Amino acid sequence: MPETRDPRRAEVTKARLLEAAVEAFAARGYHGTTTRDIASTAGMSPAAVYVHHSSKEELLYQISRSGHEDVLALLRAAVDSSEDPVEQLRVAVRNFAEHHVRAHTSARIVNYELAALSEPHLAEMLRIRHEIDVLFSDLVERGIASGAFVTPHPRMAVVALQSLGIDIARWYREPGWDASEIADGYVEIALRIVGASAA
Amino acid sequence: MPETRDPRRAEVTKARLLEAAVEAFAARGYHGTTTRDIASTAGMSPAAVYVHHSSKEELLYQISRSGHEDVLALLRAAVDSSEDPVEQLRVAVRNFAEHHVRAHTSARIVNYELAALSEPHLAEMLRIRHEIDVLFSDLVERGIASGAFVTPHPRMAVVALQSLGIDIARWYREPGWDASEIADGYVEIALRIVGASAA
DNA sequence: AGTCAATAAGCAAGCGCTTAGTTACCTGAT
DNA sequence: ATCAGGTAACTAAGCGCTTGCTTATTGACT
Repeated sequence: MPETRDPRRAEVTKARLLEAAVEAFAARGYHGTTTRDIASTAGMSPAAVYVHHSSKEELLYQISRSGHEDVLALLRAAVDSSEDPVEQLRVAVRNFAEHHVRAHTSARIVNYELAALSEPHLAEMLRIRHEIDVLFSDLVERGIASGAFVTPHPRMAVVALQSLGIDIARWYREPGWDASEIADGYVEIALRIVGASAA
Repeated sequence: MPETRDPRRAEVTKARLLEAAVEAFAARGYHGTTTRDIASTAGMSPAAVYVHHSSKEELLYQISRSGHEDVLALLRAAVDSSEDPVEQLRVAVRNFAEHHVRAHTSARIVNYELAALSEPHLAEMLRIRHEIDVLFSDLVERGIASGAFVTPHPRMAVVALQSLGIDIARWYREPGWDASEIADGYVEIALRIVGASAA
């Protein structure tokens, strides 16, 4: 028996509400956003939110989770793209920076609304963030071991690399630099930070 | 006519409430904090807040304003400390980083709660932020003009220098690195970013 | 006839802030 | 020393409104 009705309609509306939540949370913060804001941004009544999502926090969790998983995936792809730590760093920083430009609204929620998550959801996000940190850390360590990177304080370099990408979500606003232009500049800066021999 | 009573008592209580607001806003955000939170953190009744401060937004404004002014002052001091752009950058980045470690709670409010300010107060903060940006920008330009700095994209270097300092407010938590240890590392990284001849 | 997206109406709780009053202390006349 | 009178810090109670979310119902489609 085939599915009745248009099975896509509910999913499309659900996604539209999620998108409205991203926009609202990014602009006014989780606690500064009301469920009525989200509903009206999506062009629906306040109760419509609860037809498709179980709570306001659940919306935040969905946004946070997929945002964190996207970042982890794009960094894993970078490490898998080459055997050379220099090339791995290039791709990692490029992907990381480009993502924080293109998805700067959801990235703002991912990085600045952690405190609004429920305890179990927060714990899950912190686990992913730890994986991201280890990935950057191992990458830098491999570069140092191979002699490609030279830096007096690797741990601080790792923090700096992440800071540069994450902070894009804070300062970037629509009409300005192009994403790949920023990413190019950040690759150059990253190589300098880790003391890569040739830039 | 000499002043009656202890004139310091009211000021001390006012400051205590402000400090409670800093703690609460930094932990839960402006919109996530209630005036009752602030009052109870300061060990007072909800109404006490309004004896000393005119509104919740006024508290945010005070915190934001003095935080912004502190940063501007410490950067001006850095520029005035020497004629040499390299030394100016060293001191500027050191002061900037150290400030964001030591005052990381108020710095979190300064950098991540701008959207919660009223329009006129926001405009005032954006003016100070522009001055800070120009100060970093001019410093890097002088270094390039003197041949001390070499970087393909000065504007991006300026953004990166500010990002590194500001993002400390996001990731730093009490027991960890020492403020001057972080500052040392960040001076080294900053010199690499601008391509200072000797590090 | 049955299913489900969507809404109108509204509830209990919590919000920023106010009002009316209490308490503690200082002043100056006795 | 005492004490009325005045002032200012502080609070108890609560007002009007908004919040996240629920309930009962409608209406469109199969």
